[in-house]
Amino acid sequence: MNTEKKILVIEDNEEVRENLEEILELQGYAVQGASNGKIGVEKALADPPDLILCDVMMPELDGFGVLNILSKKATTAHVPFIFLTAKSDKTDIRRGMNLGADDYITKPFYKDELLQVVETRLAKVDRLRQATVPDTNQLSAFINEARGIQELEKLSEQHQVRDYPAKKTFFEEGEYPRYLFQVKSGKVKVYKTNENGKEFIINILKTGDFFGYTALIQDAPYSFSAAALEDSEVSQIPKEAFTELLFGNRDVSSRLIKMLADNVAEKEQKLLDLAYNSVRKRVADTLVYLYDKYQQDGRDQFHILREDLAQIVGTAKESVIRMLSEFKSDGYIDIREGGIVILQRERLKNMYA
Amino acid sequence: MNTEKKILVIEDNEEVRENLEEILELQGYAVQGASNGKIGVEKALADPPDLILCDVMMPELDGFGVLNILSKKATTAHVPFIFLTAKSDKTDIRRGMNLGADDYITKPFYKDELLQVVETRLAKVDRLRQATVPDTNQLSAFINEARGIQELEKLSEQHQVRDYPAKKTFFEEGEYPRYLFQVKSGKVKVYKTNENGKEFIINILKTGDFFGYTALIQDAPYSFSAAALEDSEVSQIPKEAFTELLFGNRDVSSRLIKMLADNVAEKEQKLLDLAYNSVRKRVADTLVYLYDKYQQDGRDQFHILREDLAQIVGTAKESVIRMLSEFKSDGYIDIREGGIVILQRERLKNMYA
DNA sequence: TGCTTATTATGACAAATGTCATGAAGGGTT
DNA sequence: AACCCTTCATGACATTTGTCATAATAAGCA
Repeated sequence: MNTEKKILVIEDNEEVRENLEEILELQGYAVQGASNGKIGVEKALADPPDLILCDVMMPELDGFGVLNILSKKATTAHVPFIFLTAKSDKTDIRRGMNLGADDYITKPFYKDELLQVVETRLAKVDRLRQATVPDTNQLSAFINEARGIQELEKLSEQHQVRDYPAKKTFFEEGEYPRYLFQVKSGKVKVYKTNENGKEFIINILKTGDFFGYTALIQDAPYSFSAAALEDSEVSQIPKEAFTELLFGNRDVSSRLIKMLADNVAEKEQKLLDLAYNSVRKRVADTLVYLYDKYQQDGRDQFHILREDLAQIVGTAKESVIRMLSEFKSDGYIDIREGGIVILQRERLKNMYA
Repeated sequence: MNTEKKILVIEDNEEVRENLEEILELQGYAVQGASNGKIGVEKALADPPDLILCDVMMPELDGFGVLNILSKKATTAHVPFIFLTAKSDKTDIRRGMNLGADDYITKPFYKDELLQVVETRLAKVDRLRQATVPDTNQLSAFINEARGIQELEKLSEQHQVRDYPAKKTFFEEGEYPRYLFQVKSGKVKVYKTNENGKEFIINILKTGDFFGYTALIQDAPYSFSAAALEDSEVSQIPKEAFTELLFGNRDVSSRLIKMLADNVAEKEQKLLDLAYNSVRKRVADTLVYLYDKYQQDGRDQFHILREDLAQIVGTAKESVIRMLSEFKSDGYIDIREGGIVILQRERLKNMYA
């Protein structure tokens, strides 16, 4: 992934330290361990790492002391400093932050939590070090894409499937990507947010769809967010497993190139529609789009918040509601208990103006 | 004590905001208040403060949204961002930190607590400013892609270069692709046409840019057209030569994947802009976009048909013309003999509403 | 169950944008 | 110079869309 970021782990409890090291190494970081604060400081100064993880409670020189020393030295002052503290200890957290730490992790911690925090801070430093970051990432090679999707499916099956209730977010704009996702059931929306807080939904995903791969490829923070539209199951494939497969398997990269090219074409079509079509036509198109998606999941009618609908269309909620009323009285659709029912798909699809 | 550091307080609850302002002012800070996220962003961009205090729970644009926006702007990315959250909300804290906030304050807060946090972050920035680090690595992982583009260049050089006068088309929607193109000089537009004959320009290409590869990859008819915006030289690489290189060379495919992913991200951003930005803002953005393109070809002013400009913006020709007049009388641009001259690029770029 | 909060729906109005019409300015041609 | 013809610019006006307010309904929760 990115040229072997160095992480220094300072923790006196051997078991915990080794656990930390293992998790981080598996993630592809170059990890150095230090069994107490003093050694930690020495190592940090001798060879400044890209990030420091440091326990608070240690004999001799504790975490606060380490932070204090390192933040005064020119070579280490800029290194993100994350401290580990007991869950209960709110005062410790406050104290650490007040000493200028960059973030904290409470023990016991989840692997995901740890990695998220680490990557957030590394990403932040990267970004600040100038917006002109040359691109990294080494995906490549391909030949025949037919089998690619199968390989991806296989990969997906080997990994954890999680339940996400409606409205729960998978990730948000600005976070650093660590997974490739695949929808196993339910619906997911992918959206972007405006400077004025307005949201635009750029994709609705149904069972089988992958998402989050563009950010992985770009090796840059997400430029969009994703959330469950309804209760969904989604599998998480760790970044490394994905890139490795991509690297080693030509079919997969070939498949991906195709997916990306299709994606581009689809977005371009949407741009054209958005630019010149009336709200009426755009609402009609969106209804057909959704209808088809839900049909593929075996559902004839669907419920969707008017707000979400508006954000797919790219207009105000009220405008959408008005159109729905209009379509209803025109007999194109029906709105009942279970949601929206499309009565005349073809009419909607071929709507003029 | 502190030479009038500027602090921006974004908080919708008037009582709380005034309380914050009072405490900070008494301490000798120059405080600015904003009663909601939107105003906060505006003020932050208009006059970047030394630190930002921002409530999480706000109508319209919440604290996370504010952070998200500001951390993307060059002028505010480095400003310490502290968010205010309810004491109970642990998830909010985690979420904020994961988005790259620098610290947090829980409500209700004590005066001392507040000041402590604020001073810690200001001090940290000061320290870091002294220890600016020269970046090392980063170029190593880049090699692959660099070579990829080299290979493509080589390919391009081996093939025919043709002169195309302004307005001449390279290919049209529906035709079957047989070449990969590269612009050697001049400017090319790529556009799509509506059922009503309206055109939307999805890309402007400058010297060095490739085009037509998505259709080659998809192995499907063009879903767009391309034409010379001005007299141009373009090299034509036969389909076979391109695909052969693509399939045989990892660097090339790696480079292509990256290009495609960037392309997707760019289009998604355009969709968001098109959906909610006013014509005024879109015209401003487009002028900056064009200015930058032409500058890279060493030209400070550029001529472009109003019709084409309108088709990039996605609006009516007359609307564009009106905006140009407006910008001219506002002193942002000048329109003279040789075309449009951008006088205040930054103002145009940061145009609000 | 009753209370509170989302969500949907409408009306009234303001603002933005598109359309049509017209004229001025420039460029090239005879 | 007189003549097209294209492009740019502006006014008047219609239409579309967004915004605000408020009511009606549904949904969640104590």
